[in-house]
Amino acid sequence: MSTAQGARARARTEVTAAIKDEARRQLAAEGAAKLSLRAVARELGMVSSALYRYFPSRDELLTALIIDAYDSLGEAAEAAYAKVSGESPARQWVAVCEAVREWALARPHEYALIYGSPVPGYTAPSTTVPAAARVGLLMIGIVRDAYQDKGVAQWKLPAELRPEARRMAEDLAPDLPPEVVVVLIGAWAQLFGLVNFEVFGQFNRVVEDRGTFFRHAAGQLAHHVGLVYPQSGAKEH
Amino acid sequence: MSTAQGARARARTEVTAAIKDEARRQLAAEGAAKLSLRAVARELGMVSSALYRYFPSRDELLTALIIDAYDSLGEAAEAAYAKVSGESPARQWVAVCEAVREWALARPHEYALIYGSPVPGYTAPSTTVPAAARVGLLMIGIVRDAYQDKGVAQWKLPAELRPEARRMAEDLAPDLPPEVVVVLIGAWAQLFGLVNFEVFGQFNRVVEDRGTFFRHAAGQLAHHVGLVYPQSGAKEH
DNA sequence: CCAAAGCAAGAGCAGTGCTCTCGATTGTGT
DNA sequence: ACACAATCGAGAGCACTGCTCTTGCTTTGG
Repeated sequence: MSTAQGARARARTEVTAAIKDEARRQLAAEGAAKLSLRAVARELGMVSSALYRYFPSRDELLTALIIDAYDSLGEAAEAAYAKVSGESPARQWVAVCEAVREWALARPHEYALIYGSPVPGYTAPSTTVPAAARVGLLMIGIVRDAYQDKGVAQWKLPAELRPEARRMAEDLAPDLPPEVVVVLIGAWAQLFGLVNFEVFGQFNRVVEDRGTFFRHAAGQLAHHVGLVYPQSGAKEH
Repeated sequence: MSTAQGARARARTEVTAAIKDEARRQLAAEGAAKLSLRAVARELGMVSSALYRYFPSRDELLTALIIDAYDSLGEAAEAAYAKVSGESPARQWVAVCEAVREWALARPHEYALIYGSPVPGYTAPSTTVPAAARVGLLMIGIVRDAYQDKGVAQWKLPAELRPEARRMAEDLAPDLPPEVVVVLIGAWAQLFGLVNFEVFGQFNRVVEDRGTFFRHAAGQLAHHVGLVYPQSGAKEH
């Protein structure tokens, strides 16, 4: 869009990027709690008040980092998906799950920013919503392809959940049966439960070989949403 | 133990409790990030330096609150379990899951303290470990009882996971088969994934009727660890 | 070419975690 | 019962934080 702006505008985007980069460095080093505007400015050789020309508050800087983190995670997941797009849906699913896990383990503090407790004002700004949805949409896409290919396993829903299930299916994937959407949303949350526990140390004296444990759990999730490994004989419940 | 200590010691424990109570109040009102030692002292009518006689640092106050939160959550889960101890294991499981969810929704900031991103020094102090294990042990107990009664469904483990599964089973529940322990740990993490997403707002424009959705997901988890509802005809895989 | 906008710098305010010192109070051993 | 030691509250103070406001300088656009 505005690539060929004036020199002033280009300088502005450069400084903005430099601020975010330095903030990310401090975030990785010390965590979100100790991220200091003044320290960022100091490291960049400017005075702290100048930084407010680019971000009106510390919380706005953090939300910018949050959006970037969502995008970075989404790109990592999509890149992993692209590499296995020819394989079976179950393998695609597990590959995306493992990409999420590896991204999180490599940047625990950035991950904490988006899937830990919300640190700014407890209510996530609505601007983060589209970026946050990328991984979820990718997982929906995998299941959609598998469903259009050959169908997925079906679960009976209890009566009291049927209206809500229809609602969710309409919003998220009108071409998928509500039963599938329900287990999909559950699996989505459960995936991040597994990653959370590993990143935040809840598995510390419990699970040792966390890589193979996670791969297995992700495979179980794939199976739960109706995707089956080709070699695994289990075709139905 | 030391109930009948001197008046000095009793006053100390009283002041300590008052500090923690006020800190909990501020935590519920503003979140962990804005919890201030000086504000706590101010509200209690003492000067900030006096507070350091009771907690050597802000982080130590927070860890005390963390341990209390783990204990409070454990008690809530155990109380819910006690109320349904006569019913089927699957119902017990779901009851405990719902107790965890309700505890978390009633105290989102306290929940964030223990299952959100670790705020103090990123490495959880080892003193919190026993308190953190209570909910997990309770869930293991439910499955253990069900297993000793009539056995639970069995899953085949991939070869590369067998050694780790044996390790985990030895440490956590030597009387349970490794296959069960593996899915149990996974279900434990996934339960908190569901609660996390709801408490932290990830379900906001996605799931509307979150109570019934959660109940259903918890039931699926119960089924996954091998517990079956009596009326549901599915007895095996 | 000149006014308007964008910018960096500095001072300053209120608040924070934490340390140190100083009396006063309390508990304990002889 | 007395003296010593430990404990406690209060105050001052340090280094730091987020943020605001004013002051000049530079760039930009009409």
